[in-house]
Amino acid sequence: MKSGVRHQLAEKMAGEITLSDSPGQALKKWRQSFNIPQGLLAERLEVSPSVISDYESGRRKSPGTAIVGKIVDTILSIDEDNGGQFINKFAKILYSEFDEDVIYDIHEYASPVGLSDFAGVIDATTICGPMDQAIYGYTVINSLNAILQLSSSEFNRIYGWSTERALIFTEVSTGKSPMVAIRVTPFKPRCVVLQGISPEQVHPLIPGLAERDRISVLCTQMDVETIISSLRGKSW
Amino acid sequence: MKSGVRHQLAEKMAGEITLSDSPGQALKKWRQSFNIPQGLLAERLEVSPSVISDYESGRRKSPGTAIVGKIVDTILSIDEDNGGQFINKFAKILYSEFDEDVIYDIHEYASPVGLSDFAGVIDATTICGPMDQAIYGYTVINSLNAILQLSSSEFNRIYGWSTERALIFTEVSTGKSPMVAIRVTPFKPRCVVLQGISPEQVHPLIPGLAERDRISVLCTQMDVETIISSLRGKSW
DNA sequence: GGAGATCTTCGTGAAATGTCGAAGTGCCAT
DNA sequence: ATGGCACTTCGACATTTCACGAAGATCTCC
Repeated sequence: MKSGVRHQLAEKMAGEITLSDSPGQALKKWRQSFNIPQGLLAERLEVSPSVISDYESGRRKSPGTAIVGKIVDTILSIDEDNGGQFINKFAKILYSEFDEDVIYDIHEYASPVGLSDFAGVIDATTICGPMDQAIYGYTVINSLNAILQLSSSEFNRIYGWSTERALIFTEVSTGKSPMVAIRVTPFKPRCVVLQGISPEQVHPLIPGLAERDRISVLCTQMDVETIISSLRGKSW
Repeated sequence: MKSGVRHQLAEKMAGEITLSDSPGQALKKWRQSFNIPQGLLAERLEVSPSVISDYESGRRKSPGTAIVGKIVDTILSIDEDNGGQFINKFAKILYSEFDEDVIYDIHEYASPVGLSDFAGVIDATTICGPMDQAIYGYTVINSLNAILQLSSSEFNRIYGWSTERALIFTEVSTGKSPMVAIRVTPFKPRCVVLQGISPEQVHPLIPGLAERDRISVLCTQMDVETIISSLRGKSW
């Protein structure tokens, strides 16, 4: 899940810079910890090197979100072009290895995404529940490993930052176990996507289970890699 | 470690807002997910309600880090005054319970902090190594639980975002085990603080172990809660 | 259907950002 | 000590932010 790491790292950097008493110093810290000279950063941003220096020295006390975002993105891009050595170093911190087996991808939207748009992107068919809802994120979960490896408290991690999300369970056989797991768990997602089966294969108990927790259920046969890259690539 | 959660949550919020294509929408999402009306937020920020609306509606395309920080902080403060229900909800996501037993506190500085200043705050004595260094963060670790509970790969999590940090091991007897653990591990901190013992009690092998990895070693008898609150309270 | 609370839109002026380029500092290597 | 590289400082000016308050739009709950 490389792209996931990049995004989380970007968020961490941006957050730290934004909250810092001196955003300039924080900016500098990150540039330096990626071993990037001001000049190169300036070149990639297509601005003059003095601009970078002005920010880092604190002449602009409160830089706008736009440049902070651009600078963070550029720092990461430069590292990616060099093979991503620093991103990979930071990646170890972000994802504990346990996550990689269980959570294939996890993402939060900054603004609501319509459920029917979402369904369209992953080519999903509605099994039950309303489609005029909005979600704030999604999680792609390896169904088997989630049930084998997660303790009940760890199970909550699949919800990321909002329960207003879609949980995509991969390679399900009938979809019954994921729905049961959700039934017995305190948090409820807005939507569950069963990946790898056709509408006819969906277990007949599912609409009943889903209705109790007001969850919309979809299914898709798009393969997991395609789902992840389609969702990642989309800007809503 | 309540304060730790607040900080991490603030960082997450600020990062998401800063990186968003429309910071206004992201701001709105967070305000709403804390169930705070614009009017109340405006009042606490001592600005007129239209200011909030202007931000959220996107009239300001790239708000500065200063206001973003202020808004995030105010949202969190309002929730704290209401008993912190939403902060606690998000806290579940930030800290897996496993962390709480092992990592008492973990913090990153946006700009370098001198090691001797740091030592002063926690009333630490130098055992060996140079003090004219700088660190970018610290981690307070329960020594016993760390060694009992952490697998070798999980051990890396104590480094947070930078290895240029101080690792504070609590309630050590001689300090040997923590130093051995660091010796056999790929990442090296700048500094190790042994909490709970006097300089005379420090195991004689320690200077030798520390020198190999160029680590400065300190010790302090300040109690853990005091250390955490002193470090948290300090703005450098 | 109207009172009230919540939110949006907009004109405005002071202040700050965003960018440039020229000139200056400091530190290695040759 | 003469470059060269990395970085800093600064004046200038166009563009935005920031904050206000008045007026309009929505929604909800009698």
